[in-house]
Amino acid sequence: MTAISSNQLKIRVSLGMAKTPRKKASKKDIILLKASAMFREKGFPATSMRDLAESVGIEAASLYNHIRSKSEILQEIVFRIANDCNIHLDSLEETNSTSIKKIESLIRFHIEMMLNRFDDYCVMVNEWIHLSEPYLTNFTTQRRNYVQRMEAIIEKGILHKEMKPVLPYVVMLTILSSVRGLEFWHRSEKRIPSKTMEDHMVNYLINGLKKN
Amino acid sequence: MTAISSNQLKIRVSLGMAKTPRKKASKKDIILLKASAMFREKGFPATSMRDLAESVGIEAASLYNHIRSKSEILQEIVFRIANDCNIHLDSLEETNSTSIKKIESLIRFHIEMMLNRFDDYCVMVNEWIHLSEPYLTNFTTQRRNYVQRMEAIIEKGILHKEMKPVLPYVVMLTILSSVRGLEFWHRSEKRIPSKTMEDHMVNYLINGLKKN
DNA sequence: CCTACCGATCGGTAGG
DNA sequence: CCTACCGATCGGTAGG
Repeated sequence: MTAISSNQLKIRVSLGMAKTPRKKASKKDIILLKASAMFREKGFPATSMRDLAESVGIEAASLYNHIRSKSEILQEIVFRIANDCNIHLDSLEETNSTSIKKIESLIRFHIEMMLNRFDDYCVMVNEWIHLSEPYLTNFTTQRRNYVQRMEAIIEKGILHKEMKPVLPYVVMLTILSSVRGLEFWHRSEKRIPSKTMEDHMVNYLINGLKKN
Repeated sequence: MTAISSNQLKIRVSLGMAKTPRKKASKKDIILLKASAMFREKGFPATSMRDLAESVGIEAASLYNHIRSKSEILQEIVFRIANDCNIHLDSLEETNSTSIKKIESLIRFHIEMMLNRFDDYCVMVNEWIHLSEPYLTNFTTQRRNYVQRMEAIIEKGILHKEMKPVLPYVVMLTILSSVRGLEFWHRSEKRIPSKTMEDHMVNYLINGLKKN
């Protein structure tokens, strides 16, 4: 591959959605990218700064010219993607559409976040426990807010008789857990195409809600 | 909800307890119990033997009179509960019942394992990655076998027109992931009773499968 | 089950 | 971005 295309790829992968597409990946971006992959694979506590440095191609001490601490890396990974989820939910809430279509759209969004930004998404859902204060409290507060907004959409769908009366909390939990479970599929040999996975999972989760 | 689930329940209860109920908890049992709780809460790599020793009430060095290594503790926790799941599936496969009832029964079994043996179940699903060889390979092989047997039951239900044609792999993944997601509920303030959680989750997951 | 201690490795800093 | 190095902590052992 050419130098140009690999640059573009780095940006797209590291930022997920390139806010500033012209700027190429900085060393810090590379560190975050490698860290995300290693944190997902081995977990945050089991990843040493020396492991990370080796995968970046520099000495461990040199990492500290780009980041302040190991914790800071985790914070940046987690809050960057959490923020993108929040922003998406903001815009979803503003759309005019039935509750069931909103939920389907939300399921698809999460599946695609999981698949397109696999390492970051996995780190967010698996490693947030290792955040230090005040980031830990900040994250759990954000998450509580997020799931309550999801539940509100489901609640409305039940009130409007669009959906079966399953506890909104259970529906939210089942949806988010199922998306998280795609990690298992992503790790194993993927005999099933991602679009097929997405459609079948959406079908299954929406079938359980639909009235007929 | 159905009569068959209470049959399977009996199996689970006897497995959840010690094989020799008269023998009281040994020091090793206490160590495994405390380790399971700490591994779930902080993860295996972030739990030190000194942390564990303190929670048991002895010095770190004394742990080694009862266990051989930190890894061995993880192995015992993981394989003990994995084995109970395998045994349950053996007996479930032998029952005469529709596929959909088998799946409902399996969902209930997993939910109850998760809730009744919370720490062990969470350690199995979250910390198995930290097993060392050959235990790691052993575990992934067992798990591959287990999920294939689950998929076979679902496959049969689809062939017999009991269930909608959702990919068995996706159904299996969604079910197991949803059960795992109950960790989130268990950790937070449980405003919803566990029986209600179970029934609603079973309803949601079975509704998505049922033909009508 | 304890005290005392081992070598290895951790996250991180100093100084260039 | 490197070499050199810090104090702290890790899993585990020796010996009683």
